[in-house]
Amino acid sequence: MSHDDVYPASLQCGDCPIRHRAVCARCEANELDELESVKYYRSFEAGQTVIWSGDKMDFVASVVSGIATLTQTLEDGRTQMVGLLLPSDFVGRPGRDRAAYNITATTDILMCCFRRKPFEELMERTPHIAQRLLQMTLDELDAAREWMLLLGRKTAREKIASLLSIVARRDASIRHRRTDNRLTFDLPLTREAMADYLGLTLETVSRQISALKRDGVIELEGKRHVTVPDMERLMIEAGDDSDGGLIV
Amino acid sequence: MSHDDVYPASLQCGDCPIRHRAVCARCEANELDELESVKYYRSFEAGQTVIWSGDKMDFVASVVSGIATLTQTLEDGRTQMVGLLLPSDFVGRPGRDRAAYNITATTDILMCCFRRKPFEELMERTPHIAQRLLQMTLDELDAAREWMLLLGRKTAREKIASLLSIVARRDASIRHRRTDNRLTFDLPLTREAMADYLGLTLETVSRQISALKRDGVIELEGKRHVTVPDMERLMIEAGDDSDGGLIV
DNA sequence: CGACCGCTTGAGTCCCATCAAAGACTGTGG
DNA sequence: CCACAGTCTTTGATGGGACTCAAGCGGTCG
Repeated sequence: MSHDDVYPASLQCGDCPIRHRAVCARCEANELDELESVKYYRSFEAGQTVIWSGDKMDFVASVVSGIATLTQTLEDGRTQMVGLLLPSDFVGRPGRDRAAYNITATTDILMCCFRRKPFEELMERTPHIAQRLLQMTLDELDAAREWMLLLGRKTAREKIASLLSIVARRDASIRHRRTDNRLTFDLPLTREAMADYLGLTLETVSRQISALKRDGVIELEGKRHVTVPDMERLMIEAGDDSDGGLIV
Repeated sequence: MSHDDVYPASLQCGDCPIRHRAVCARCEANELDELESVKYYRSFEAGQTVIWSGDKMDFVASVVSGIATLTQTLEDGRTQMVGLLLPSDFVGRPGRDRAAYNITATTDILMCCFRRKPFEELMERTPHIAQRLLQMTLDELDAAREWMLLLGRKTAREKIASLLSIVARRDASIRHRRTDNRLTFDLPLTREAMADYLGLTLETVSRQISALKRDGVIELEGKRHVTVPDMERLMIEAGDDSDGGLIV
């Protein structure tokens, strides 16, 4: 166990990189002050477990930087990822004192934590927080439902293509590199994590990636660096609605 | 097309069967009055489509009675159910003017509709509504994630057992018939709807139900009337965490 | 009665999981 | 420097679980 205690000396909410996307997005100056008084930072290294399902959890948090995963498991070890936590995503549930899922850091991550009780009280008094949280939860619900369609009805090849196109689009929307329809990005996940996300085995993931490469749908440089020569082609492989889903 | 216009003469919120569970659960008398002024009822017959994905939707609603389904489809017709709407469940999304899913009435249903714009304005002013909606949305998100585990990792037999145990428990919690661990209920879904829910084909659903019957896990009377002689046994077949999920 | 719908059951096929082995890369220690 | 272990990944061989295609049953409705 090395240091999961590299807390930033102090980060002002005003300077926070997720200030305008996280649960605090709508807060005004005085509301931020209140949040600031109950917040603290925690960081975790890639591979570390943030919390185990069922564990006591007396904080809620925002992911400031890095990537984490939300997973559920069956007794015999079968694992399904049920969410991917990206910067600005919210962790935990007000009113619930135990974690419902395993949270694992995929990369090094920094989280902005709020003690749960004070946060809940603050939420009662501050509609801006509840409103934003509602929005974010509705978005997550939509994402979960899109994923249900993928898990229930798509083939392995379509699943891989879907994941790649989602990562590609997210990446393109962050760095505004809209060079034609050619896109390049890094996969933030191992083959195993992809398998857990897609409801496949890692062997099948590997095979289907190889197949997409062989068929010219994607190009690979190393294991993780992907370029998509023709985004439209990839979308077709994903089997989604034609146009390409405007929803983030 | 027969009459989908059997509106109840008038139903006072105070007498509403879902008064204390729906989105209005936390509202006080004066808030109810406001809701009452923008509400109207619509009913649909079993089998009717309430709305198509992508259609304009200028209302949100609560299911008062009956059952409806939320489904998503791929271009080639593959269908996945992404939600089951039971009495008190909320339909639509504030701030979104088009339906994201197909909604179909499984039984005759009655919906309490609110014009969207006034509802949104009311929500801004009425934290009680937003708070309740947040709770309900978080519950739905949990349900969706549990379903992701089922879709991604469970076998056909486990999927069927899971569905049966969910319906059984819900039914038992409504009518307080806790006779030992023997339970009896009706399936509200056709084999095809079950298949769409579980990410299976209707043939596989039928075969697995037959198998569970043959193995004595369930007993069948007709096609829809199920009795579970030993609830614990069913839970084991479902592959879930041992104890049996206290979460409603 | 015949048509239709929901459901069951059978036969054959295929996609993906499983089991197994080996390649690519990294870091560690002799 | 290289040997070695460990992790991540690829690829092959095999089998099985669920899908597909197809036929038939029982009930309801026109």
